[in-house]
Amino acid sequence: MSLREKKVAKRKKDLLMSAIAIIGEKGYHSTTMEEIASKLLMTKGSIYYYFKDKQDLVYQSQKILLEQSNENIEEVLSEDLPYDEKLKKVMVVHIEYLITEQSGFVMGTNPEQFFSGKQLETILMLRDRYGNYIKQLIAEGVKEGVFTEVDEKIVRNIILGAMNWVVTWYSPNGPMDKTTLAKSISNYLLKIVLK
Amino acid sequence: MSLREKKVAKRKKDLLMSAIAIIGEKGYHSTTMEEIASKLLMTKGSIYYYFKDKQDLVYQSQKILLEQSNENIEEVLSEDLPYDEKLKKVMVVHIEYLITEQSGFVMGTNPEQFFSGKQLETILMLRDRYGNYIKQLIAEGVKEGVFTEVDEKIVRNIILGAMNWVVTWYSPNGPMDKTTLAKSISNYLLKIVLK
Amino acid sequence: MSLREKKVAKRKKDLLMSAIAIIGEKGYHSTTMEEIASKLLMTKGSIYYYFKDKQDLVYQSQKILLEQSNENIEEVLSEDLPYDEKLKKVMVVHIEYLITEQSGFVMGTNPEQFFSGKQLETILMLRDRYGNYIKQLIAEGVKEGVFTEVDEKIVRNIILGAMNWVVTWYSPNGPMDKTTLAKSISNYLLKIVLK
Amino acid sequence: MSLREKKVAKRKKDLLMSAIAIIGEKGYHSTTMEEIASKLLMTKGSIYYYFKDKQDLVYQSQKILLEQSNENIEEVLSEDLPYDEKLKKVMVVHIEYLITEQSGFVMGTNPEQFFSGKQLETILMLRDRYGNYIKQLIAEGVKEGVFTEVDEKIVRNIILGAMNWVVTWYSPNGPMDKTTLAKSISNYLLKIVLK
DNA sequence: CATGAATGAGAGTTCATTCAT
DNA sequence: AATGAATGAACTCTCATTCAT
Repeated sequence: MSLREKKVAKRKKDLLMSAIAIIGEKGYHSTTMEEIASKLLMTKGSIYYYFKDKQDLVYQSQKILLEQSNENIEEVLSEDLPYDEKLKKVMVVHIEYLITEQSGFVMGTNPEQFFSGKQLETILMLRDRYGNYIKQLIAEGVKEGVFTEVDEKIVRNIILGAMNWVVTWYSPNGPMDKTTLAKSISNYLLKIVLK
Repeated sequence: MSLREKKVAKRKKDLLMSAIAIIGEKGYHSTTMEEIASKLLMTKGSIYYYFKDKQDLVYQSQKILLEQSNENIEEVLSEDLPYDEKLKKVMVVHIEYLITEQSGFVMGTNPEQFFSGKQLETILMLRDRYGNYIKQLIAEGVKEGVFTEVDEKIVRNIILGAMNWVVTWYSPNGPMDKTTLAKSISNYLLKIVLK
Repeated sequence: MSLREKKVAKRKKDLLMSAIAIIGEKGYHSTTMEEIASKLLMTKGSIYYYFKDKQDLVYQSQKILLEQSNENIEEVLSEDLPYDEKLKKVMVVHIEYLITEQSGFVMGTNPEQFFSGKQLETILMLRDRYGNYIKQLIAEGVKEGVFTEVDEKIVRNIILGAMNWVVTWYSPNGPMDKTTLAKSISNYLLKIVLK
Repeated sequence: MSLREKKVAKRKKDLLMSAIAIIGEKGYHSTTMEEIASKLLMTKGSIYYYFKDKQDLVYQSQKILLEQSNENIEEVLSEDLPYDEKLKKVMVVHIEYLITEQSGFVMGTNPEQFFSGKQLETILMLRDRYGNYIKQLIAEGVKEGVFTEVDEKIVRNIILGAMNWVVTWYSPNGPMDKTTLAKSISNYLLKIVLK
């Protein structure tokens, strides 16, 4: 990748991050192109050099988040850990990532409200992939006798809900730092599946 | 209340319900006054006879939801039940109400995005009241030895998150009816606090 | 048609006429919604109460012109006149209408530049219908021995071109009024087909 | 002219031709600098090295067309031919040039829509010059008794209109090649002035 | 010379809001 | 009480234009 291309990639990434942050805070419709741009000292017109339109920018920003989430979980899954510890680590990583990126957008709403067609498909696919990883992990833990018998889908959704909800109530000024909090939450959730 | 006043009150309620339904489906900004009105065969201009502006309409619609939720929980709390069963019933009622009203809006996002000033205060107050009921219930259950020692705030938030998340994945076409589902979820969540 | 509907129809017609006039003068792209509206002391936003978008407004304005042209020619064709006089009258009416409405837009450009899909189809159909009337008239005149043998298509296009071109050079300040001019042009063009 | 200057002149010519072609097809406003440039594998920024702005580029492109047209007609006029054949040749050359360059742009619309000031003056001057050549030719033909008595201005405009209109209906896939067509049209038009 | 990147003015469009009827 | 019609502010998007490299 040439220097130029790197610069473009960097700028794109910057814009995506800017979009993620502001959309996470204000929501899709309240976020204007102006705001996204001005955070980087650009003007709104410039965004269109990098992205086709607002849809495209937002879509890509959400895609990145989901892709990163999938990478995160894949790494944890590949580690050699007992099922209970693995599930716990999955949760901790998820919560920490969520808090770090304030990425409560797609995670926390119907993507159907914002995307359609090919874009929606991709988003849903990435979401499903992520969900399946957790479901599988639970199912295996059950099969191996580490976890108790549960409906994997429902428990997966309970866990996802509890974790994603964190962005609505976490405050950096609270008594716990994000890692401690993430561990605490994970411990409680683990009780659902432990024998 | 005169007949005329009753009619006005009825119309208001209709509009609030219409707003709740559409906003629950499409989100605040994607919902237009036109849509809210046309569901009742009115024109958008008429709404302004009943409500000051969109803000006001939405605010009141969300207030109703939260007030009803508080009434729901207060009724359950007043019943004479053991702590575990009481908490379970609280959850079941919450989930059923959520699904019935599709009221995932305020429940599922930062009210700060949409309200401010006095309105925000009221919404937050109602939310807090609801949250406190659950926190108290947990705390008492712990004190009485029915529940195990837990951080009531965190567990409360876990429970709320898991429950509120339901609206994003519940499908009426799924294998479980909403009551069965609500019971199932509640059972799993109960494990967090049970000894 | 109720009074209300009449008013709406009137307003629509006004907007179409405004659009025709300005587009005839400045062209499609240089004509702004603002200009079209302000000619009627409205604001551009109001246009969208009557028309879906600019495309729609322009399309309908051009459709009206072509439909009126077709009605004009149909009326002349239905009259009981010898072929040469009939063709002459067709031309006179065409030229006068053109000058009156300054309607050189669709008449004078590729509709493909501005319309597509169903709209383009309709425009082309109306254009073709008009062209066919003239072609038929020539063909019949030839068959009846009033006109000399000619390629009807080419002659039709020559006649249409000469007539439509008028809008680019006619000046109301010239020595001839529009009727005299129209008659003069028609006489010259008639020589192409006369024996 | 140095090599460098020659290169610049060549590049300029290329850009003008590119502009003529695309504008002929899509119209002034729908043609972007990007398109004009990309046809020559350049980027739009480069255009500004050769032309002051879009106006300038378009103006020069239209000027070239008109100048070439004038040269064309001057050459024909200088030939030693009878008036009828001369007029016919003028028409054939005009039509062929039009079709070859698809140059229906300025020829086919009010230059007032696009130019003003000095530029407009020049364009109009070139147009007038061209028109005058034809008017003169007709007038002389009349005086010499080859043509019948006609209003030279009106007939000139009829002829120009019929010819310029060709670009809107000529199709390379039609039954006639462009020379045959040009001759045919010219023959018909000649009938207007012949005795 | 050429380009990549940025700019900003201006266009079309949406929609909450108003108000005479 | 309701509505039709109009408004205007805000937003997305386009594109001619500029300029450092």
